[in-house]
Amino acid sequence: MPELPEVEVTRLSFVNQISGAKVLSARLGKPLRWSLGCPENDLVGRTVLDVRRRGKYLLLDLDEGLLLIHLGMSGSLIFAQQLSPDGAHDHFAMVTSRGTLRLHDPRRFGAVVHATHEDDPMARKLLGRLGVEPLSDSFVLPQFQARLKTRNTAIKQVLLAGDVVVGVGNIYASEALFLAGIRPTAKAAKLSGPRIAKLHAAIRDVLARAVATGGSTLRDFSSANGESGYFQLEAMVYAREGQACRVCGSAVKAIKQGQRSTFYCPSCQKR
DNA sequence: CACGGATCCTGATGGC
DNA sequence: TGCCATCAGGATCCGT
Repeated sequence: MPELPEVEVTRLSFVNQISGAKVLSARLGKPLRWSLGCPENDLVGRTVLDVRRRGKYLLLDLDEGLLLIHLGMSGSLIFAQQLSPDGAHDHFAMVTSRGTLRLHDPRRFGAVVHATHEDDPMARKLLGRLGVEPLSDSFVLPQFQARLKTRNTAIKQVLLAGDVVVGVGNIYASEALFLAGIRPTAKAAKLSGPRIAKLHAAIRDVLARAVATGGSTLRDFSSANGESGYFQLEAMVYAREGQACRVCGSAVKAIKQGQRSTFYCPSCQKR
């Protein structure tokens, strides 16, 4: 569900409020993909120093240790002074001196994990293989090109895998490939330099615009303020099967790659 | 190391 | 209305 822009918008929506807050209590509901790894009580008394993002993970820096939060497919975070009682799908809640942070996640593919530091085994397992941050200065063309050269699989799948570049999920993968004019099934290793350059720019462009417009195209996305998602960025191809391409008018096609839906324009993305 | 597929879970939607 | 199948924004694990 949340891709990089949604996670980043969530982070921005509560980082300033929660920074400096002291944890008063914490509770876990049903098990998530990974659940804490320490008693809830160990969080009590900690101070939240900052909230960072790595890929689709949020990192809550505490005065001792940190919390890694992933929203999975269906997760969202709310941070507020006054919250209604926890509902059926609220599986983590942390009351602080500045408000309560709550994870709502029906499918429970999300995770809330405590790590003593960023190098501890669990943190390394979750963060260790992540690729480069697409909106950072370290996302540079030569390395991107070199990494793609080693992959004999479809470029869409490589983007989703997240070990080359992080944060591109199923929606933005289709969108970025459309912007770059690249067929999602093209073998990553066979893409020419100029086409990789276009893709590099397209990834940055689509993600940055989504962050700037407050987080996307997502139907039910809402930031941790509870502000609901707006449709400020129109999808060019995602979920538009059979509809006219916004550029050339051809019918948008849908295919499956690794059991995920992919959308593309057969005319604008010939190879 | 790289690849493809199965897998975790719940809710919404569409066909019959 | 009920029942069943399919699909959904993720990413890890396992066998090859």
